[in-house]
Amino acid sequence: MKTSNTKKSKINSNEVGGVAIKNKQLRKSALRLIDQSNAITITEIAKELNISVPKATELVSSMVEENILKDEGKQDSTGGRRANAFGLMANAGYFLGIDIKLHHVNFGLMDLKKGMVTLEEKVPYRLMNTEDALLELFQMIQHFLEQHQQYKKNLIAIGLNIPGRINPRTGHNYNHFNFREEPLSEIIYEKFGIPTTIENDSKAMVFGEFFHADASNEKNAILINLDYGIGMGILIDGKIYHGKSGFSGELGHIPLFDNEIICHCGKKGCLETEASGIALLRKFKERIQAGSTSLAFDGTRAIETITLQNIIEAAKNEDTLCIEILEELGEKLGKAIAIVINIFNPETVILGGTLSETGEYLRFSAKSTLNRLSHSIVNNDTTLKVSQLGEKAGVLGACLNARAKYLFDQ
Amino acid sequence: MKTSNTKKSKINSNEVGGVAIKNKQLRKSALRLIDQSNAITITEIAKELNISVPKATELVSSMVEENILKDEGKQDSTGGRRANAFGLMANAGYFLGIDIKLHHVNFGLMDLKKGMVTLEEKVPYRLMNTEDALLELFQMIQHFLEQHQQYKKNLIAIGLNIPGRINPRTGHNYNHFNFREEPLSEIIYEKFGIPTTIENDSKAMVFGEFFHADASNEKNAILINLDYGIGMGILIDGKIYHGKSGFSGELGHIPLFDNEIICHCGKKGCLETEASGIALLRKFKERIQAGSTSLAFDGTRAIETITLQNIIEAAKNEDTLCIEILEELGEKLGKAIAIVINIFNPETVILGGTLSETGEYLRFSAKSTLNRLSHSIVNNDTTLKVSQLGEKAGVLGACLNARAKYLFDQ
DNA sequence: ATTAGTTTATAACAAAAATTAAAAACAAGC
DNA sequence: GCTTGTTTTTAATTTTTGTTATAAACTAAT
Repeated sequence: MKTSNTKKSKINSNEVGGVAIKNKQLRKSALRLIDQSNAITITEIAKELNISVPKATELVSSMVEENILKDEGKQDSTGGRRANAFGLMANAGYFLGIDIKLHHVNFGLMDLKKGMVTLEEKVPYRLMNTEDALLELFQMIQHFLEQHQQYKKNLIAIGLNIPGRINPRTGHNYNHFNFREEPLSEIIYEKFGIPTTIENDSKAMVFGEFFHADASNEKNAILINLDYGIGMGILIDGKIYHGKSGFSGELGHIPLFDNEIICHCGKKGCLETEASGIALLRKFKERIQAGSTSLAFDGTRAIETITLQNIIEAAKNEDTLCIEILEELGEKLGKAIAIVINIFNPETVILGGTLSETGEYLRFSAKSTLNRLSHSIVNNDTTLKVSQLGEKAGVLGACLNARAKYLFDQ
Repeated sequence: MKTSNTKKSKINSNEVGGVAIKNKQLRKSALRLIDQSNAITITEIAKELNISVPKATELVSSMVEENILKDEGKQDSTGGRRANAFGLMANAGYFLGIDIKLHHVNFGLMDLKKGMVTLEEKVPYRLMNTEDALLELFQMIQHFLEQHQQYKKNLIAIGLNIPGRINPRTGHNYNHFNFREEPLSEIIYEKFGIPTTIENDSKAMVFGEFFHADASNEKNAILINLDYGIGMGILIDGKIYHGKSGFSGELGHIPLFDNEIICHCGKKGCLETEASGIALLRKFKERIQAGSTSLAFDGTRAIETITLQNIIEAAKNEDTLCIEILEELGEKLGKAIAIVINIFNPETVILGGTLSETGEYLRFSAKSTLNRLSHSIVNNDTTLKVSQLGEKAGVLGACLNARAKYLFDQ
């Protein structure tokens, strides 16, 4: 009689009790600490988390038993007995990142230690707001999961990037797959049984760029996503900034020019009308029609079929016309970056997205505009970089997003 | 022997022990909760803070004994026994806010419940980067403190606003009073023995606007400080955003116009060259010289002596010229606001500072530009308001800043 | 090599907090 | 007005955590 009572209360306390909640939070805090420092001692955890050493010991021991943590052996001595350091167990869990672009999808599988297990890039797909497109996406995910069955039972979460406005808190997205009542994250969870978090593509990219392997400690940073459109991901205090309803970072549609070009948003003078991939294609056509020549256009096919990728390739092969129009684009972009820097005073601005593959052409011209338009003391405080990850930033961001939400978030 | 040992350990644990630290943190968290909800029950505190009811009871009781909290009596019943509600004790502590402008200083004294005890506005002062100006400031503070002796022993902290770049973490400021080694906050602390925190004036204003009496719950908001220059205070997640080095919010110097007017920052085309108080004065002169007439200029004195305040007063008296140039300013400002909204997607943008005293003239013209330049879905998501506090926002922000830092911050 | 000084890890104990139980305060229905 | 169902408050008990003491591991100096 007594034992059954005790048992019942124990089960209860394990499930909903106040201490259980606190222990879960402590565990997540500890994991975050361990993640930041690669390997950490029990004493350090105790100090950092304001808990006693025995408590920290218990915390670590239980996670070692569950194969979440790993004893990494003795640390260098600081004068006395050498401490045992503990680090994350890479194979304790995996995260699936799905990066949906307009014409393809990137898949990635990340382990607990941020190592990429697989990266499947540019799987053809056409993003449309239809039930069929959603079903096709399901099939692609299913296929990926089947190909990586050995990781499936340790798959902790899915992170999904999708262009357009999203609300990561509720899991709703508003520009695609919004025909069902349920939020997309819920639909995927029900379909595959794996907790899912969604994020806007540019916003995920900023996460990918700043929290990958080298673990740069930047807290306030900006990523400008240069593709057919222009997006911006804002990192503030190490977190993605969403704004009131997920509309933040609409850099492509700031009114910056006095032109008569109508943007696809319906307004005139948007940054996108002068500095986006679409604008680049338009300018390319104009220059070709005015008599210029380019590696990207040999005259054998219709000029309308030229893609952004064609121009990027040509620029990489030092095609004069493509470099010229890219530099023009960089100049216009520089003005927008000057504004962004004056407003945010970020540590870093990264030029990312497809167009950033052209490397330094963009950065140089943007930087020179920046120097002209912005006070040097503000300007020099921020470093302007070109993305090293390129297209990969999106998938990495998706993985890291899922990882952060289901590993550390309280 | 044993007793002395016990005593020693008790003293130690009260001073530096781990539990003591946790209790301090809990107390601050509780205070933050109580502040947010005006009055709160022990059960609510326990639930919110994830602590047990007896622990919450102990916490509250000790603060009631110390006269920090006050039993506000029974709450309405929720079906059972009525709970006792506890609220802050207004006279438990006071905060001095000092808002330094270029030509005057505003002083304010706030109690624990955010009530203003005194407000001394526009005390003449000339801000300069000299030892003499600093000594004069000391004298003014001394004088204010002497006039409010009855509050002095309960004075918890000083909040000080000063134009220019500051680093509130270290207490350093870079544009004024930077001739001594120590940070300004430290200098004031040593002089008056009261902990001091400093903040940039526009950044403090955003705090004043959004956390005053009505306790609006906005977390992402923008204040545009319209004076001779243009500043911007950014509130993100309820906290003032500073950027990497305190340069954030330099809205006045974003390159937005293709004019040839050289800004005092040395660059051309800054927003300040077209939409600031300085620009307003310039335009006024131009219009007068072109033959316009105005209430603000009766011709008996030199046009150079006209101040911003003169123009504001004339506009309030429905002077056509002043209203016209204000509306022109609003249009230019609208473009900047469109950019800010597209980037931040804030809940609210407030037009504040001296120029906002002209009321709706600015807002209407800014709003119409906004509608023209910005996508309605993004645009309508944000409300554009004119400050109700006006000049007072600065002092209130200074008080609230000190209050937040020394009452709630961990 | 031994010893003193440091630091980490574990064990024993004390303190603190959570849980459970019981009592008190209240509303509403009969 | 009494009873029943709720909710808060206080008290008693148990669990958890922190503190202190001790042991173990290591460095460096004698």
